[in-house]
Amino acid sequence: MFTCNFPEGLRVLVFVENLQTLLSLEKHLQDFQYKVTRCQEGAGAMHLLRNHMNKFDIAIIEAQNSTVDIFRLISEIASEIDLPIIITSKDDSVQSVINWMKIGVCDYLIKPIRPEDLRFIFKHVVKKMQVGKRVESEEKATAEKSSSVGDSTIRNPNKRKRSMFIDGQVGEKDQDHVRDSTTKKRRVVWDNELKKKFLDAMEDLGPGKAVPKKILERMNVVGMTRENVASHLQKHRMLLNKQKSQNENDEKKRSLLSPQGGLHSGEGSSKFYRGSNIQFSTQHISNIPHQPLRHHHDGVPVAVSTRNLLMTNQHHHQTSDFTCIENVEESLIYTEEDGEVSNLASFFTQKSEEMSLSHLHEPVMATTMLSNDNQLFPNQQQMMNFHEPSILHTHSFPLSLTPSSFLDQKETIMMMNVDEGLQQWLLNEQEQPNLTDENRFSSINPRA
DNA sequence: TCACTAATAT
DNA sequence: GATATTAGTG
Repeated sequence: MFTCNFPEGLRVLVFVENLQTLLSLEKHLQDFQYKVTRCQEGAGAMHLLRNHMNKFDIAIIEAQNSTVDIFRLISEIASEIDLPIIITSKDDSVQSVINWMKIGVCDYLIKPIRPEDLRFIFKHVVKKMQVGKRVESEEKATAEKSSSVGDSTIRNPNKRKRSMFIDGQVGEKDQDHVRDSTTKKRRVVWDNELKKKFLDAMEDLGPGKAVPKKILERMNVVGMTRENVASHLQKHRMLLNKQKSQNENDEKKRSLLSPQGGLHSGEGSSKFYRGSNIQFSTQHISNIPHQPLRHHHDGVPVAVSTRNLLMTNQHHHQTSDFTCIENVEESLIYTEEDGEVSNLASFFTQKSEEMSLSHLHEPVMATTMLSNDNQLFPNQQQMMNFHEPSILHTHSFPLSLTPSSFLDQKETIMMMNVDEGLQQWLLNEQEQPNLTDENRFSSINPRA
């Protein structure tokens, strides 16, 4: 468990607001060969505790600070984190000590802190390990009475004496109950680093061989147990199953549209490639609520999404009422605002390739709309629905472009999340409705 | 008894 | 919801 020259290299997280104090503490800790991570801000410290707990062996945290309520936060996460925490405070009242110990901190140092106070902080780490072991073997670890509280290095500032144990008042029971840190296994936080190691190990081993024990060996992470890996593996499998069933679902729906499988699903969902359209049937865009939309003149509801979507229509057919030019790409970006399709924006470009989509988030979905003469649709109704996303009847839509029908068109619609930047641009754009289409395009083209 | 997994608890 | 723990199985 411990490195050969323990406690050298003890990883200590230190949160102190005052920089000078912080640096001083760091120096003293480093004198003992401890590895210090400084933190000058409460929220940051809490983040590290929550999410990167396994990067530290122990934490020294200032009780009073100007930004966050450390006491409350530690109370909240006490059951989740399993790291010895030492509180530093200038409050030398017994009650304060009791309160902190009750929520499970392992020690309480009264400021000002002397280097000597820091020297043996590793004992909390040792103790935890040993208690953990003991509990594993014999169930009743409660026998240890004095140790749970008694080893707290409380210093009475008046007497300048060390190790005034608080006894009796802080019941051992409380100590052991409130924070079970010494009896529970340290909770592993699967950060990206661990996840990567896990996945790498999985890959190395290959399917069938990737069992907890092997994965654990491959990962080679100190402190990680087979149980930890098994637990994570379970989660990992669940995730895979979820994805799998999702894919199957997609496949089903896709086949509705294109039983021949003429079009395919491209490169999964991680990247957006222009032209590699993922096909979905109408149902796929059914998560676009119909309300509060008015209806298309042919009775087809006009759709809008709760998401911010970008729709790109390609290959407009000339029979469209749309004032579109051959090969012109029409891009429609619309967002929902208080249930109104009020901020629909539209713009045009002569060359679709010029429009960089790289700043957009990865696509949410994409669909291909087929022309009426396509025989894939068993009935006309379905075909009608398929044109659901026609953007009509929205007052922000340029009058010259409405009404129109997409019903005879062959078009491709791609929808993706719109990032904040683009959305902001859109909002601004709408405040300048008199721009010509050309101007609009030049201003939205990120490369222009 | 060990390793694994699914189910259940925290 | 993520991780730990338990219980059942081979």
